Amino acid sequence: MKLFNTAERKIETLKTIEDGKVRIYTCGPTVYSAPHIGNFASYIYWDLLVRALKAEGYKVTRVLNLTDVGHLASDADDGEDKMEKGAKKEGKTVWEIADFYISKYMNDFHALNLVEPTKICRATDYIKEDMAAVDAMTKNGFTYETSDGIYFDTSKYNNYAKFANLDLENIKAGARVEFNDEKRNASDFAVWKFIKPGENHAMRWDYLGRPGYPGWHLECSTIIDTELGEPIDIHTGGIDHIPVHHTNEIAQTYAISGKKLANYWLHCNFINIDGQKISKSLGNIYTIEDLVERGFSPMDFKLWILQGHYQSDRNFTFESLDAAKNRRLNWRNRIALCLQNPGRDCGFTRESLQNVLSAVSNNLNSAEAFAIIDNSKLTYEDWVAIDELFGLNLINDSPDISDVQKALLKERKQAREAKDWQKSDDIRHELELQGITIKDGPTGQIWQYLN
RNA sequence: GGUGCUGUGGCGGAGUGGUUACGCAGCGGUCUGCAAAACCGCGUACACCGGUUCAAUUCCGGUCGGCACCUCCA
Repeated sequence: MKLFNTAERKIETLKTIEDGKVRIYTCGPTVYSAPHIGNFASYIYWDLLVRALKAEGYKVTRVLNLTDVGHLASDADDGEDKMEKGAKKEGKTVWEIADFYISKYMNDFHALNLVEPTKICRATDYIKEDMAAVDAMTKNGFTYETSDGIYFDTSKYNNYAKFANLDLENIKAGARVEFNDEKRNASDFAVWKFIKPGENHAMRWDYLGRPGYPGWHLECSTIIDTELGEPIDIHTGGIDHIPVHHTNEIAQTYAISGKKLANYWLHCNFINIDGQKISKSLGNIYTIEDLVERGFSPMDFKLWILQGHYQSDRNFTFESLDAAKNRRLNWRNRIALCLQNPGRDCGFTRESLQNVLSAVSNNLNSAEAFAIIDNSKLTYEDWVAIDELFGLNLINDSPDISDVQKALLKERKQAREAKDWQKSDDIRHELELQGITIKDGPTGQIWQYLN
C-alpha cells in the first residue's frame, strides 16, 4: 500500500508498527448540525482506505470520534461554542442536539455502507482523561494559565510549525484573528477553558476547583492515547485540519507523552458544488437525504466520489451524479448478465482483479481501478470481490429475478418462437412494470434492470 | 498578507516525456418483427507564452485564470 503522507509531503510505502496490523484514527464530525455530502466525501475516501487495507490482508483497528462537546466558534477562543449555538437555535439542550445529530450521522453512515469502525468515541466520555492530559502537559511545562483558560505555549514545542509548514510570524500579522493579549504567542491555543461566573454554558465539568470544559483539540489526543496508544499508524482528516487541528494534536501529544502521534497522515481535499465551496451562505448544502429525494441512491454518490481521487479538488454537479448513477446501473446489469450466464462476462479474470487491487494500493487510485473494471471481463465472484473492496452494494442491489419472472421469460421465449409478437411485447411490458427489461439479441433474451 | 492545490474534449475525471485512460452524454454503422442491448467506429482534450528535448499535455520559467485553507468546517 502506497499512500501520500502529509507529514513527509510524498508518497510512501506503508510500513505498519505491527506486522499485518494497522491502527487508524479518523477525525469525526462535530454533531451540531446535519452532516452534508461534503462531510461524507471524506468518510467515503477513508472507507476505501479501510477496505483496501483489508483486501491486502491487514487487520484494521480504527477509532472514530464524535465531537459532542463544543468546539469554540472562533480562533480567538472567546466565541460561543457550536453545540451551544445549535442548541439555542433549536430550543434543545446541547445533549439532545448531540444525540439527534449523532443518530442522523450514523444513519447516513450506514446508508453509505461504510465499514463500521472498531470503536466510535464520544468526546464527552473522555473528560477525565482530558483533565489528566492537561495535568501532564502542565507538569511537563507546556501550559500557562490566563483568565479564561489554560493555554498551550507553542513556543515550547520546537517543531510546532513543521507539520503544516507554518509561517508563525505571519500568523501574528494576520488581521483576521482577534488578538488575545493574554496569549504569549498568536499560535497558542486553549487546552482547557474556564466558565466565568454568569456565563451560560451547559456542558461543564469541575477542574482545578472551577467549572470548565476541554479545549477544542484535546479530545483527539486523548482518545488516541486511551484507545489506541501512540504512535498510531494512520491518522486521517480533511485538509482543513492540517494547519491548526492536527498541528495542535501533534503538539499536545508530544507535551503529554513525548511521543509521536502518528506515522502517516492522510488528508482529503474538499468537494465543491458547481465550482464553489459548500457553505450555508451560498445555499448549496446537500445532505444524503436530499440526494435520495432527487432519486439517487447513496451508492450513486459513493460511486461518484470514488471516481475521483481523495487529494483532488472535486466538482460536484447533479449532471455528473447522473453519470455515476448510470455507470452503477450498467455495472449492475453486467452482474445481471453473470447471473444469467456465468460464462458470458468471463475472461482474463484473475489478472484483472489483481490490477484493480494494485490500482487501489497505489495511493487509493480508485478512478484507475474503475477504468480497469470497465475494460475487464469479470465473473460473478469477481464482482463480489469488487463489491467488498468498494462497498457499493452492487451485489445486494442486483438480485436474481424471481421464479415467476423466470417463468414469464420462458413463456415469452415460446411466444417468440411462435412469432406471437403481441404476447412477446405484453410480457416484456409486464416485466418492465416490475423494473426488469428484456433485450433480444443473437443469443436470445437477456433481462436487465431498468433502474 | 501567509500556505497549499489547480487549469484535461459537452459534463465528470485518471494519467503519462513518445503508444493520447475511463464513465456519462452525443454522432455514424452492424444487427434487429418492434424496442433496446451488444459490438465496431467517430469527435483530432490537455489555459497562454517561452525554454529544455529527437520528442511535452506530461519537465523548467513566466503570464493569466480558478479553488481551498489560515475563521466553524471533511
